[in-house]
Amino acid sequence: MEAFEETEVTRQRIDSIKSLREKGIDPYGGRYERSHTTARAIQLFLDSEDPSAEKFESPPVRLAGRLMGKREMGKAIFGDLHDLDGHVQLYFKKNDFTPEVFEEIVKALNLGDIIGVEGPLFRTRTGEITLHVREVTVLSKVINNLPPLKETTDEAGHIHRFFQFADVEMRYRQRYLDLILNRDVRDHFRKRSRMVSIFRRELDQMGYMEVETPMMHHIAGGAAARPFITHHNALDIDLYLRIAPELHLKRLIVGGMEAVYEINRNFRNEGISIKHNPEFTMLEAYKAYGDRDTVMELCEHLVSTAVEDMFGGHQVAYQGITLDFKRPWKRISMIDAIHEVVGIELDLHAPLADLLEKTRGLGIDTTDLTTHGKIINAVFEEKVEESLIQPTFIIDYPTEISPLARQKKDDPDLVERFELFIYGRETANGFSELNDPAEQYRRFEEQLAQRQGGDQEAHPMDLDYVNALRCGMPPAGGIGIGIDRLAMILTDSASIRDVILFPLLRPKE
RNA sequence: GAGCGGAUAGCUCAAUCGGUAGAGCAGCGGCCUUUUAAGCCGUUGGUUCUGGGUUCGAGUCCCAGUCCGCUCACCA
Repeated sequence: MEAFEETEVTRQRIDSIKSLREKGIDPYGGRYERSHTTARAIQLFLDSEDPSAEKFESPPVRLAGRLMGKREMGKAIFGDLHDLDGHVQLYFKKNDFTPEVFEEIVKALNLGDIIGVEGPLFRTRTGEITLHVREVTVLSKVINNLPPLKETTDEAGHIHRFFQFADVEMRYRQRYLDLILNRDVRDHFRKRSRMVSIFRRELDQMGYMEVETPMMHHIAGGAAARPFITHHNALDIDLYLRIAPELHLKRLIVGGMEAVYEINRNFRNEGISIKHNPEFTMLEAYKAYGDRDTVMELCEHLVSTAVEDMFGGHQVAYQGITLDFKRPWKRISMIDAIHEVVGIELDLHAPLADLLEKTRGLGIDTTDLTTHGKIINAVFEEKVEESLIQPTFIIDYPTEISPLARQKKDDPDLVERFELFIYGRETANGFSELNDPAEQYRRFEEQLAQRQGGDQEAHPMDLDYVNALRCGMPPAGGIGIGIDRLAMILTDSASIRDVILFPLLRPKE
């Protein structure tokens, strides 16, 4: 049986909880009706305050939250009550309570306790709006000794912390503590949620229908990545956690659902880094009768609307750089971007040897690169990507690295595809969907050959998907937007772990 | 997967050349009825990440391992 190792402090707390119970006080109180949040209570006070009055008091309010500061002054005690929106100072006066309540409840309050308080708001001598507590209800006593929260906010609104809960590992493992103690963390996740709800709102308004497709796949397709494998006992079959919802969403397009989207998790069995978590969230959207440009505009619309709604403008500060989302964003082909940044002109149709000759001296390992498309893509990824700081659409990708995309009419070696880069990171990807079943079958066969040649991430054959195309899929545009990556930008987070509530970590011990 | 760095009290961190593990905050007790990083007095709290080794003596030096961070690789 696993158990907690109690410290002196936790033992004391457990004992005091027991003695509260013995006195008929529930240390884990139930439902508590609040009249306001702390922020709204303060606003109410400011709205109704009569500055000419000698001593102004608001009508009583009922608030609930976590006690994060306690300053004992003998027969008076000050505290800080924190809730989701903000915090307010509490003032307890000994005379306001029976001696028992003051000793056993008020004085016995620990940092981190969750309480309900009722009373009028007033201003202290130093001008701070403060709740004069007339009634206190214990809602949850803490056992653990929470790290101290000591901070001030200056006039510009900057938080100055004197002690912090900063251990990165502990912050991720015990995110609840991180959320309690680091208010900006809570704010990040609120922003992320806001961004997602703006996307939903816009897509819904445009007539897209939100759907949910399987997370467990028989064939891990729709992207180039290694999957996680799991097992279903009753059917006794291995299944893959999906690496992308793409092929299922397009089956829905075949089925006549003309505009669909899904916001959900993908799982890729790859490395973990500042930009990668094994499970990450993707928005994918498909529009029948559209094409690459339809979804490129959708992408631009969604992201710039989120930026404008959240920041009131089109500029976002990210890691000390100003990102400008004013539309339209730059659009440039992959070949032209390489020319612009690296200064060499690559020709997709030149003999392979010529292409290799031109890329010599760039410091790119070309030993495993067997096709024009892979070479050009490697040059782009290694030499161009990191320079794409401002939002930029790269268009016209080599067909060889885009097995699900429709070829350009005037050049079958290129597809109608775009990727969005922000701060040198791929943030979205979209294309005109390939709806020719024979061509799709040929592409899968090509991928299969690459897989047999050792490319573990080459796309597997999916005959059922080809069969869907044989039933007729309208031309369509499809897009995937990396929600976590975008959330990083909009919250000025350096690491993807700062926008994922519970990032994957190795288990302790 | 590779390289570099880190792990000491509940939290943030010290600890000289290898010589008795400390401070602030939190906790506990006391004083203080408008404080606010409250203050003052007193006090509890340690498997120094784990396991070996060197040494009279290891938080410190050596070896192995665990976990985290950063960089690289793979990828979005």
